[in-house]
Amino acid sequence: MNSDERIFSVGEVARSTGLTVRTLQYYDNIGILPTSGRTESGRRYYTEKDIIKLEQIVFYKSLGISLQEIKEELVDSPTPKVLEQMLSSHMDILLRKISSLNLAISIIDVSVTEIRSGNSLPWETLTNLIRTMEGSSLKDWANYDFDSMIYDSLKMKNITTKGTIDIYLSIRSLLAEAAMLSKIGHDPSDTSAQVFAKRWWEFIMSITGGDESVISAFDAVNKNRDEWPEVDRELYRIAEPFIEKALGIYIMKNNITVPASLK
Amino acid sequence: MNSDERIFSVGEVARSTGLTVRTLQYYDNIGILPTSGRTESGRRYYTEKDIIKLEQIVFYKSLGISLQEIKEELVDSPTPKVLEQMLSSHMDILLRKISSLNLAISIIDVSVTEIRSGNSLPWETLTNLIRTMEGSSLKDWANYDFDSMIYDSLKMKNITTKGTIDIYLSIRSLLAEAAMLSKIGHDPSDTSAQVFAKRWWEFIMSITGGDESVISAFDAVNKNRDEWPEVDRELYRIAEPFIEKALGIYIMKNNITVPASLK
DNA sequence: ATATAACATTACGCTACGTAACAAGCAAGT
DNA sequence: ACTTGCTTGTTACGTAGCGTAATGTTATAT
Repeated sequence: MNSDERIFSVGEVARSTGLTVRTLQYYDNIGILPTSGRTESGRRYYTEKDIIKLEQIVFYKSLGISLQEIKEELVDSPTPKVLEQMLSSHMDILLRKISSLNLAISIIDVSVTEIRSGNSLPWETLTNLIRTMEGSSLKDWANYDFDSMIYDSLKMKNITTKGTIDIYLSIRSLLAEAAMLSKIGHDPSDTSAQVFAKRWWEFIMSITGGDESVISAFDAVNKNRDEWPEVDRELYRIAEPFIEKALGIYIMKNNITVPASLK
Repeated sequence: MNSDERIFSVGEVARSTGLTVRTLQYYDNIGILPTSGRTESGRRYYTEKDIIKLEQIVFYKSLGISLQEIKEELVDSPTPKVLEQMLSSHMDILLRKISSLNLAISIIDVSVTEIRSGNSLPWETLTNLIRTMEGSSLKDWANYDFDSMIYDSLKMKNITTKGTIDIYLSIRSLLAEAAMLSKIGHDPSDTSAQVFAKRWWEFIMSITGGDESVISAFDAVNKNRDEWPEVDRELYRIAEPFIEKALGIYIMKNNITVPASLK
């Protein structure tokens, strides 16, 4: 029909998408977005179709999907099923990254506190703890029937995947912190431990809403850690005695009325 | 004294630290951990001191600090002040990464829901939204006096840095989700929007504890977004009308008793 | 003495481009 | 016609943190 279709230079495409010229050249080189052709003098030009394809590439890339995967699976209009599967499995990767980052932040948080208190950092202990936790299989957790186990009893259905995962990440982050404090040699009654206990308590309250039956249901799930990922069990094993003591002291000190279901 | 100090081969060091031989060779090459010497045949060997140094390197690296920075600032016993400063500033970087990841996860969450509903993805809209948000300056936020602004009124002092940031990240994540739903063309009354409204409401409740005076204080801060980072204001501007409508419907449908301070 | 296993060494490759260094096109001035 | 100067495009090399492959060395078994 219209052989006088508009064509665009690399520069134009770059400006309209916010990418650099070099990036487009690279995309051409690796074949993820070949140009529609070259001018006599050897310069690239693109068509509208190319730009649409590019928009999609940029979208996928902004989610952190590698160019290779985009090229192999996503670049020429995948089926909804494939697309969904790709996105879901990529989400697992992102979740695991977030988990690592959370862990690192917790460690820094604890470390900075230690330094400010004039203590030196127990590298070896910390390093070992990190190694213990790094292997965690978050994927298991994404598939784990968290909803039915806790939320059934919490009567708080209709939660999104992200909501579920957020809770798990929070628990894990707090467990890690407790494990660190314990391993580093903190006493459950000292300031750091009490600040932690406060956060733990508030987290439990925010999830359970303070409802007694809900707390006991949550507690039951907690006890049932056999079904949790291996690494987390290990983490829990290290952290639990410390949490119990610190929380006991916190509750006493602050005259908090504790539901009967929590011994 | 003891010139017969024990020495270790690369292999031994590798096994004891969990690193690979290649990694140690690399560390030698870039000068972050030079060997104590070589045998006649040119093989590396290490001393106890080297291993201690290595432990520290591994610790810093597990936090995501680059080898170069470790080499320049941290590898030969930094002062506590320098160490603290390095860790703190690195935390900012990690927080920004988490923020990006959270955003990506929210987008995938929304995208997968769209796909499952049989809709196609509006790349351009999503891409623009991502670009709008990517520039956000989380660092500003870490320094922002969130504590005094909200927590003073919430009478919930003693919160850690991580606790503060977590709240900000949650807000930002929820705002992003609302903005997306809105931009994609969802109606505040449809299922996706209502699931969102539920989460928003529960988040507000979990922070404020449902206390009326606290909610109004929180609300006041929210209104005062002039002082928030620019990108977040933009985000809020897009999301607010949608949230207001969706929340109104949610509250009506579920017969929730709303504190008077929330109109 | 020699075959083999175990261990160590350097060289090249990877991801997604940024940063030169150089070439080509286009308008205005001479 | 030719130069000057600016914009735009091109390829080549470098980056981080190692993994992998190809090759060389030491210890042990025969």
